[in-house]
Amino acid sequence: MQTLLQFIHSHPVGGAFSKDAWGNNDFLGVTARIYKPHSVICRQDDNNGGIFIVKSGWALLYRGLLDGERQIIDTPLRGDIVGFRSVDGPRLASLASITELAVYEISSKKLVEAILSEGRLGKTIACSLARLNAILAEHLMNAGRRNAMSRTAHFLLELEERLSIVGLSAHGRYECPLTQHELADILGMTTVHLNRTLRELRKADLVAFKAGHVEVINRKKLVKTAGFDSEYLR
Amino acid sequence: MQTLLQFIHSHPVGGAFSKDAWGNNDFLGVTARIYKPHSVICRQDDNNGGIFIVKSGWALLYRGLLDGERQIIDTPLRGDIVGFRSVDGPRLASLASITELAVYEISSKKLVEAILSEGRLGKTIACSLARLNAILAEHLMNAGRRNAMSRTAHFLLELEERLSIVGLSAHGRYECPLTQHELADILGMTTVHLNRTLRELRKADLVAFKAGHVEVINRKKLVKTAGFDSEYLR
DNA sequence: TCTAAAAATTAACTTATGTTAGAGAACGCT
DNA sequence: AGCGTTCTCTAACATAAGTTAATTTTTAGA
Repeated sequence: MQTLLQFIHSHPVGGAFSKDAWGNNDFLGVTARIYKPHSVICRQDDNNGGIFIVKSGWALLYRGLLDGERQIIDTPLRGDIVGFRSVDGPRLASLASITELAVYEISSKKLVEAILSEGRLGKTIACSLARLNAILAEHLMNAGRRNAMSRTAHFLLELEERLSIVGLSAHGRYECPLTQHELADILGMTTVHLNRTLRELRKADLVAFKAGHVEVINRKKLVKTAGFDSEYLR
Repeated sequence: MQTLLQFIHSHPVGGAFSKDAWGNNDFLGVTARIYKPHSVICRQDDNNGGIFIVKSGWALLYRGLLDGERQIIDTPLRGDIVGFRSVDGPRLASLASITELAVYEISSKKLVEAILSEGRLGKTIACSLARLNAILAEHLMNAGRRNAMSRTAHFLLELEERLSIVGLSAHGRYECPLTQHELADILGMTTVHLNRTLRELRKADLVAFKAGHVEVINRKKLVKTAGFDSEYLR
């Protein structure tokens, strides 16, 4: 079983962790826990503090509205930190697996103690949160100021970049297990409209999203319609 | 002139800082700088690293699109941290003052050094970023899954709560120097539609936004149409 | 106090996206 | 291999929000 420390040391994890970020102590001896596809790892409003670091697999972080709709906040990937809050209190979002998912789980209390005693850890967490901030800000741009076509194009390019940072994408191709319904919940639109939009993107020879597989066809045109600049993912 | 340390010690600053968060060293001896209303404090794509902490006044943090549109990412208020990035690189957003604005400015390099040597600072920054994360996630919900009416209602309630945390709102009333155009850029809609929406909110006796002044009229109904729960602002 | 500029407001019209409903395709289970 | 479920895809129609354009009100500066 690989420990958290070993994991951290063997991955650049989303650009946030560097090899020596966790100091010399084998961090809390935490080992990864495995979840089956489509299981709920934690629920919005639950009171069991603790953060997660994704080791492998795809997950969805989402918030539900009263009327049953939901907005997917993020798709945490290998190395991403989930669930850190500034205060004790109920969880703000739910986390569910899509594929089989391996996550390290750490209690808030232990994490905060570790941050207080080890400056490098605080820096690491802060950097990881700053990057998540940038991603959320970009999603906000997407939802607020881009139409369905560029919004979809933008997110598919973001996924490609994020996956390629952790070695899961190359040559404009990657596996993406999201359903169209889930993708629509990420992009803040209806399934029907997303389907229309994907069709247009395909017809225009920009990207194809078929059977869990994404292929960038004309990157230059795609980047242009998306208004995409990967700087925010560094 | 009040130093940063004195400021930190005298405010609960957005819920993120506690009185002893910065240790005993008078933090870098930084003093606040004052900007006139409607000045640009820093520009997207600029390469002058450094973070800002708002001391007083209203500001806008925004990102521009190629076509000249912009999305306002956040309205940093007293105590909020702006501009922290996980890596060196160009700024992702611009910061502009609305009112006269006082901000503490700290270079990234010095801040990182301080985080590394002082665990409490790392925790403080991480908590502040976690809170900003929660705010951005909620704005994403707004843009993606709420209609104009509840979106507007939600943001006006958020402002009230954030202002009241730093002592700038009470009894459902607060001063808000945002123009309708700026508010529209926050909410990801057009000025015209925002104006329509504000009229409806007024007609329905929920909130009034007139002449830089917001007044909550029927909180219960307003909270309900907004689907508002202040937990994320703690 | 006057004047020019900026902000708020409204109406008429257009369009992107949502809604409803259904058929075909793929998938997972026994 | 069969069968039910979950996806994908499409069309016809409805509506919330965008666009354009003009008027009134407020604000800031000379």
